[in-house]
Amino acid sequence: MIRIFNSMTGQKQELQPLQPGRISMYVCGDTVYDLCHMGHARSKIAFDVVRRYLAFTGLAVTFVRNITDIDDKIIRRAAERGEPIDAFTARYIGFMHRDYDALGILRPDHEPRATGHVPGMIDLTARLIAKGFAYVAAGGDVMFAVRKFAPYGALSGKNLDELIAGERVAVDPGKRDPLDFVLWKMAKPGEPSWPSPWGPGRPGWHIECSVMSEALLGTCFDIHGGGMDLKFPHHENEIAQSCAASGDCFARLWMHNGFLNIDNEKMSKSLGNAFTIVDVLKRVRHAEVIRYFMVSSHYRGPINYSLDQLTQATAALERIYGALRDVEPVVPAPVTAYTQAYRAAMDDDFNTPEALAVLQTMTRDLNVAKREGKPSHASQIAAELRVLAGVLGIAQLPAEEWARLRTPPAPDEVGESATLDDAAVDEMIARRLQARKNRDFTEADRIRTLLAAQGVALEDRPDGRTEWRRA
RNA sequence: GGCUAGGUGGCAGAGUGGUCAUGCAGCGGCCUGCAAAGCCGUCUACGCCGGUUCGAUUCCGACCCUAGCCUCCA
Repeated sequence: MIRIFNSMTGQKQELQPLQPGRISMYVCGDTVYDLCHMGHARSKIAFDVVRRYLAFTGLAVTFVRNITDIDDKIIRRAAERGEPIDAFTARYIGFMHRDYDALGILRPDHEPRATGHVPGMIDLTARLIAKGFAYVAAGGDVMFAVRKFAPYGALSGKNLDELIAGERVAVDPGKRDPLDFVLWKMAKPGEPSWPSPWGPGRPGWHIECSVMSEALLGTCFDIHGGGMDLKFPHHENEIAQSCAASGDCFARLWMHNGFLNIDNEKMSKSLGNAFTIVDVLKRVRHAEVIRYFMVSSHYRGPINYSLDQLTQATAALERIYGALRDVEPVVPAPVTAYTQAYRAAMDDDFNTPEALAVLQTMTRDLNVAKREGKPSHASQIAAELRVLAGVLGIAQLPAEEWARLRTPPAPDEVGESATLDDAAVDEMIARRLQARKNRDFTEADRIRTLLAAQGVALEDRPDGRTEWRRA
């Protein structure tokens, strides 16, 4: 039984699929006008883990994540660069795919773009007007009349009268109520537009998700996810649009991931403290380090980004890979009490830190099995460990490959010392082995010290071999 | 100001009404030519004040502090 915290009710509830054995989920994607940063990565990884875990338990998951490829910022940026909008967005979509692929985030089953669903948005807007939930404002924009939709505010726990709009931003004079939001925007001269019954224009942001989710998943689906900041007003507005138009339930369960902070402040482009994914990938040994870091705290809580955190994640992964070395996993992987414990953790609202604790217990048991000379037992644990870690997207590399990866220098380190290539390391180890055979420990230690200075750590095994890894 | 999350040991981070989180770091031991890795053991906790209770970090209340949202935002 999988229990998930539902932001709508503020409580954990059992996941009961609309259709037995199938889960449909929609996650809000990005507006493509810049490189994705670590905050985006956190959200994407959080829901990637949800998706993978649900699939792991045997559910057939349909995963939709949209792309917003038309909005004010996109128009402005493209204009600044003198680039056609579709070429501009195509470029950033390419960067997005590159970065998310690097992080092992599975591609969605459907990745609709806003510009591909404009007729649906016009249609939904027309339906809302027909039903009396929307109106054409004085300036020509089509607005949603929030007061007409009684449950408005249910998700964010806000009371309409408490929401004093205009306190922080000037109210559009065309609105009948300050809280009303735009469904369809009149085009300004020079802006891209689509023809509509209300004149040339483009869709408002919120209507995009209502339309794309309905087009691909219907008027009622299992899970809707996104970052906490989307709860209000974006998700609230989606609910208003979709439920008002269809009368159906829209999303049955709302999930919101917590923020990635830096110095205990939200990481965001507007605050200017954002680290892009490409930036951070250059600083870690492997993308798995970022994933380990992300899943080491619960998806709903805040997580503070720092290099020290990445170092700790590296060390923790290192421990798992160390255990995985010199072990051939059995096929197929067994399913034992470890999997049970792991599932108990994940079933409880995707408690990845506790799941990691299970993985670390397996790591210790694996080390013990190796130490006690029980290779077949070790192989079994290793196989199961690989499978369970795979759901989190970690520990999937061959252990040897991990050991040989270079850790990039810290940004505050000046210059980069030349590092030996693998062949050179092997050569020096051969010389050291010879020295040890001759019991010339002075020479052996000299070589070891030399290698250590190059960031190469040696491990002499009981059987006489010497393994090495980059620290 | 309103709404919503939080405040756990050197760091990160789960969880629970009374026996263990887990990882990193530290300390002691084993192993090793010496190391490293690993194993065994071990020390620092639950914001503050009350209350309920035989017993609270865990439940209740007040308080303090932090973050997020209320404007585009994962």
